[in-house]
Amino acid sequence: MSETWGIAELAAEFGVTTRTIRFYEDKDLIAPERRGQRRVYHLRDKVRLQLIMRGKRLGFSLDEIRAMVDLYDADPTEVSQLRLFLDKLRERKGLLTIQREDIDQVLKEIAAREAQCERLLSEKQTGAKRASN
Amino acid sequence: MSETWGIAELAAEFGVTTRTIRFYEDKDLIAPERRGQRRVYHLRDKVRLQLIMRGKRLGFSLDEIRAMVDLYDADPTEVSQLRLFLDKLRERKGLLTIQREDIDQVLKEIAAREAQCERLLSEKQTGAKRASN
DNA sequence: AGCTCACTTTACCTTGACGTCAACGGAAAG
DNA sequence: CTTTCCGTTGACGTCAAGGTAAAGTGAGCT
Repeated sequence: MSETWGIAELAAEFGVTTRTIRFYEDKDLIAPERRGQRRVYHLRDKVRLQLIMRGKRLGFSLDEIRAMVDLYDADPTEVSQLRLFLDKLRERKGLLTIQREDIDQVLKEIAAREAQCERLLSEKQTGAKRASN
Repeated sequence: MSETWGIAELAAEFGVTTRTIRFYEDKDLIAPERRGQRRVYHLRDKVRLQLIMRGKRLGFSLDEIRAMVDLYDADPTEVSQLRLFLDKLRERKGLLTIQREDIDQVLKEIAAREAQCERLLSEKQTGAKRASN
């Protein structure tokens, strides 16, 4: 029998509150099994949560994230749907590519500042040593 | 004489409303010159706006963005400040590095799905052709 | 039976990031 | 002088993403 989890376990594991997880359910981001009135989470729910968290780290809104995870386990069979699906994928790809470029740019700038800081620091240190002799 | 801009020009250029730009000023993200009661934006303001927009694309809050742009034109002279500054830079770097990895991961997955879609599409097309002969 | 514990729903509250609307200022054009 | 623009401040509205508090359910222990 495959492993399942309670809401508190998942919350702890992902570092969010149970409220948050229920909220996501309310927004149709996940749909756990119910056993009586309790929620029971399977592996697929965990995977979805994983995707959601990644989406959040990337700054997407819950609506966007839902669209993405829905893409994830959609299985378009008709050709028209398939085309639409491909379009969405490419749109997503475009956005992420821009984000990547943004990040690369910032990382470069940070690296430059970092180097500059380190230079300054070592200068001031040797300066201090010399002054204390 | 160096070029300047009005609020509406900048708003159009960055694809936001004037309200948004004033809001950023209210939150101390920019501080344009005043000529009478009108705001006059110089190149440095444009650059700051550029940084702000990038920050937003990367999903940072306005508070975080202010911290970042302040870092940008800060010039820490004391050694203690310099160390703190370096720490902040490295923290930022860590976050962005994680984001980059997230993006790379997602891009990979998208690429796979894309390829799969294209395969399916071309199959269905040749299938349709064959069926129409 | 009473108690605890984990979980549930319902409902209102908060914070961030703006949108919207009202009321007004000044300059430039007809 | 009136109209037309563009701009201003200030107050209130709104939407997303949860926080928080209240009150209840059910299983299991003692």
